[in-house]
Amino acid sequence: MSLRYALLGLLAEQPASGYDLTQRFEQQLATIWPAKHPQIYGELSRLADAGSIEIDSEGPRGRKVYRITDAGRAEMRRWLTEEPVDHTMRIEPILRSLFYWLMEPDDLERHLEREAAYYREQAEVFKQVAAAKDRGDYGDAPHVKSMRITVEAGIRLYEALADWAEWAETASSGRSCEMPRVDAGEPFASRTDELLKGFGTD
Amino acid sequence: MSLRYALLGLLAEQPASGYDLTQRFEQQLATIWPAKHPQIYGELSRLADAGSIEIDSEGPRGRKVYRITDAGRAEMRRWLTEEPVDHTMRIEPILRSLFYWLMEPDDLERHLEREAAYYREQAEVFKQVAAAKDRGDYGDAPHVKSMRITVEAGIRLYEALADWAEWAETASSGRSCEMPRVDAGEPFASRTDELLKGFGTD
DNA sequence: ACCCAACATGTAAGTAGTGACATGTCGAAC
DNA sequence: GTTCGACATGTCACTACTTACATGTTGGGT
Repeated sequence: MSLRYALLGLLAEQPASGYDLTQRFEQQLATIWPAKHPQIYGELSRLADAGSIEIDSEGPRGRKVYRITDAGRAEMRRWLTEEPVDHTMRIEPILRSLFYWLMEPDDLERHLEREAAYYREQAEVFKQVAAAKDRGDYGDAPHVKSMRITVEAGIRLYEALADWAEWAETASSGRSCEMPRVDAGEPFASRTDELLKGFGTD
Repeated sequence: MSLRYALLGLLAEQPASGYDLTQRFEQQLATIWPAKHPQIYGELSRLADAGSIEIDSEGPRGRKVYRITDAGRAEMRRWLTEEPVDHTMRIEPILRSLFYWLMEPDDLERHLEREAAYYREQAEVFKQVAAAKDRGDYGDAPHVKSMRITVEAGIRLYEALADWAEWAETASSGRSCEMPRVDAGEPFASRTDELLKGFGTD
């Protein structure tokens, strides 16, 4: 469902063709919300059927440029303000970490080094973009400001993952496994306790 | 595909039924890798067909306890060491941030407050679990150490998102939009430049 | 004796997303 | 004038995942 609104949102910036949008997903959104052309073209057809977007113009090679309609803009705003946020997160490398105990120490160390390097590089890419935006390279249109916020999320997320992978390296290498103590602070009531139960081994 | 290995990994710890595994996914893994019972039962059947797991014992109400086989353990190790990590990340709230410029300032502020609160609470839950593990509540079996690493990822990730949401609040509220400058450091070569291109507005 | 919540396993229909295939066009370089 | 890479749109089959439906058991409380 989210892709539908991603397309609607991008078309709220400016008209674009399926090809244009595919490029943008490949180049800018690959790490945020990957999408390939078959899904994009399909979703565009459905958005057009629903009247949320319409053909703006047609070009060579069957190129079809879409633009958002008033109904589409309204639908987008409805989604943003009324539709509950989906906090689902599936990060395979984190799932993998549950099973680190099954790996040979050498394999694990190699794995964690690569992971840290990957995350660090991604963070660096986002930082470069942020710096460019802060320099004003992209102007100060409203959607550029929003993108600056999105990019900040990328920086912080990948930085956090890189730090985590590096921490895990030292945490795993010392076989006497000295974990830095976490300060638990005030124990929580109700909700947290509920979420907590069953977090044991069995 | 990942669920398959998640189940295999959990069964490497100890035998369990589909029901047991469903409980564990609901209670411990809901935020890491959500999975519902229909998918779990289906995957277990396929794992059994493939010989990666086998029936350990049967209980009342048709309960079937599975255990991992040697072939299954080998397959799990192969996945961990040889299969390339899938870094795909789809975080809807971050996608949404691209379109913050379409929201009314009041709606946006409410949204960001809720997001920050949600992430902060999740981080707190993970911290509680980490503290319990550090106290030694769950023993020091190898898989408990791994889980401690996984939990650390949860803490850092949700903490980062909470900080981000709070930062975004102040960044959006000041309508003169004073973004903290990002220090770009040394500009990158090749790979980063490639990833960077097209990160503009159009 | 009965009821009900928790236990326990499944099927079926549908959505979201991927990878491979298919097709054709235009512009620029050689 | 031809070749080739980028442009441009689509279908099809498949995997992953979700929601709703379906069914039956067992143990504990009243």
